[in-house]
Amino acid sequence: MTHSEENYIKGIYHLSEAGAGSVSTTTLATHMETKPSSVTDMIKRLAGKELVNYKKYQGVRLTEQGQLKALQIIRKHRLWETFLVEKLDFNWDEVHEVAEQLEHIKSDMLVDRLDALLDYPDYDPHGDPIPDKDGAFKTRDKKLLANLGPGKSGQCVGVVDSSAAYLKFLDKHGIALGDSITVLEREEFDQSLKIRIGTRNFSVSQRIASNLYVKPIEN
Amino acid sequence: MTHSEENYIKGIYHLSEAGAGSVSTTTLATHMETKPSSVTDMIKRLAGKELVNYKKYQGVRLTEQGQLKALQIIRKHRLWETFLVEKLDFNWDEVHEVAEQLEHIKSDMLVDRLDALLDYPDYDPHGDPIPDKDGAFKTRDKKLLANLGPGKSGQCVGVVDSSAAYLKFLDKHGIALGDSITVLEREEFDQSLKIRIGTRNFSVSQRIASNLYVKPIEN
DNA sequence: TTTTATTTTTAGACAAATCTAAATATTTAT
DNA sequence: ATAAATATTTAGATTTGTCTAAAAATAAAA
Repeated sequence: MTHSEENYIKGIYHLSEAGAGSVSTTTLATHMETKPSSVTDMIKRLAGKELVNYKKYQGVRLTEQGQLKALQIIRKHRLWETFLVEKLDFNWDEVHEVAEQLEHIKSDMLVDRLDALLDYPDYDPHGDPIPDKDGAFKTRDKKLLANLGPGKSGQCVGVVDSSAAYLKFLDKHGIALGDSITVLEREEFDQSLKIRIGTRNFSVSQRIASNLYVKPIEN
Repeated sequence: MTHSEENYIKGIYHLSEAGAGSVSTTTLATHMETKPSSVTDMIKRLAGKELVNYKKYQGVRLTEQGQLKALQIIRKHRLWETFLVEKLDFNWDEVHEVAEQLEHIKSDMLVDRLDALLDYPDYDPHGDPIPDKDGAFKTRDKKLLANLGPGKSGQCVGVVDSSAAYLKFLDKHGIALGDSITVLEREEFDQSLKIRIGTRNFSVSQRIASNLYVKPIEN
């Protein structure tokens, strides 16, 4: 598999994860920052390799085989991100582009040893699950901070948007994975939330709250 | 720079290091496992980027700029090899192919942090020097074991041939970098050497002895 | 249910990196 | 110094991944 093929497989995986079902040519083209005609070409190549099912005008869907490939690439991406943060002191907003390159390195031994070095992590620095060799990964019950009722608490476990801009914004507000957040009040006017983290009380916009995952805490 | 361009630059560097002066198309083609015509094409591209000096039928030579690029790639290659051995428990005969891939990853931050994680090593697992950011590296006075006179001792510091076959052969004979070797006797008939490592006395072929570097020890 | 708009595919072209085969230059040997 | 051998370059083709522009199919709207 070429880098490009791997990137398409990963793209198809992420898009079918979000909107279930098959992925349209245009959607994939937008995601890959390329033209629909290029996508059609590539889809045909991937279909030839049995990595996707493709019928003209019907969009693409990963085959079992394609899905496993996708998960293996995602596994590498997330292990490398974890490595960069844990071992090389990268900030969580600095890892994405480098991991995009590292995920294409071909060596099973490398991946296995890296996994061991990191002590077999279940989640990456953004809270996303790291699939194992067979593509299996842990899911956890999480909800958007935006959907946490007043008085309820949750532990910050992940982000929807993992852009550097958003992550830096969280840093600036002193919000990190692992933090316990209590919703004090919901402002109906702009959907902003008054929250408490540790001893600090402050307000976060709806935009922030709907991009942060929390694991609800019973209380 | 594409991966291919980087590989050519590195190839030219290694070949001009060995046989000084300019590198011929055929020599480079053999080294790159490709055809002379492909080399000519690539050389023109590199000349266009001011990385090599090229005059038809006269071979190539790296420019100042090209040389620095080569050393930066070699730096990455050797840092990654060191990482694989030191942190991921690879054997020194298992690192080459993976490092060939990793050397193309583009991120100055990654290289700097990796260097720090490894505590700024001067030499890689094969005893080759690791250039710094500016391409500078340590040289040491070393000679071939084959050229060490009877009664003289040396510390094993590097290999000429770093193929897996040779390295495994050294492993099998219990010869490792850092070992102190004393030449007991030179067999004129086949140029083999009787040597002592620790308390073990044994004989090594001329082939082995002329691929092992030692740092002479005064005695 | 036609017409219109949108999506998707095809056809043809291009750049990168390679190849083979042919042409040209250089080197070696006679 | 000329012929023979070797090395190098050019010309033209191929593959991968992309593009634009045009054609075809599907979906939406009147």
